[in-house]
Amino acid sequence: MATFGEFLRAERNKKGLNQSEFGQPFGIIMTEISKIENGRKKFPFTCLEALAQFLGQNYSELKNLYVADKLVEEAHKYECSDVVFSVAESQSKYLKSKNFKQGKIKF
Amino acid sequence: MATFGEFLRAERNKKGLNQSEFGQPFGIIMTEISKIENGRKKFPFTCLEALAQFLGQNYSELKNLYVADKLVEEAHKYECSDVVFSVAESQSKYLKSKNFKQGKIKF
DNA sequence: ACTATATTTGCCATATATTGGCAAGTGTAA
DNA sequence: TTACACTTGCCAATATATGGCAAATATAGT
Repeated sequence: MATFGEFLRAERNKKGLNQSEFGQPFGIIMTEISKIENGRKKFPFTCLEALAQFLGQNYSELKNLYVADKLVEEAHKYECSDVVFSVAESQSKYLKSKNFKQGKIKF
Repeated sequence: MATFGEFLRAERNKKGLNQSEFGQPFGIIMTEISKIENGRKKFPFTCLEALAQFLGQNYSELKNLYVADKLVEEAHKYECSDVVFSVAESQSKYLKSKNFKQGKIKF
């Protein structure tokens, strides 16, 4: 398990591409790729589906990795212990059951 | 388990206060409390410690509830399944061990 | 129906955070 | 010292979030 940036760098190296080449298919400039790999900026969500295709990976799983990265950042920003993720999971389940009861299907 | 807003409302009701009275000690106006309880705005983080005191609750636990709420919102925004929270926990542990090795104590 | 109280919502100006990109910097190897 | 890959600082443009007023909507008592 690694951060999203580290994951991207590893995938890029697997393909033997430099940052310019790797960014090309998504219209992302080299310096941005650098920042993304180093966790200073986020990979644009609008390009995530294209990324999944480019890497030949499952979109949902890639998205989980992507979003998890954001969650971890948020949790660390507030200096929370890891139990916050369990709490979040409980709250999410609660919300889903609540919305289900109210007939709001989406989620 | 409930959302942070629902939790606040329940605590407020326990105390038998209206939204104006409840917001008073934190300098938060009634309409804001309403929005917070209904999840349209966030309770200001800068007031969270005061809130813990006011409610006679443990600050860290309250913070977990508070941050978990944000995480859930983020996860739902991207329509992620709940496994994203497990993925996040793994990534968090990974990050901590990595930072530990590099001698960055904080977290 | 009328009043009073409590709450919710819409709107908007302000503050805060995030993005994308250029220019300048570091590092490394030929 | 040149070439290449990468990193960082800075800044303008964009997007998000916040706080508060005014208006709308309950809800309950008379």
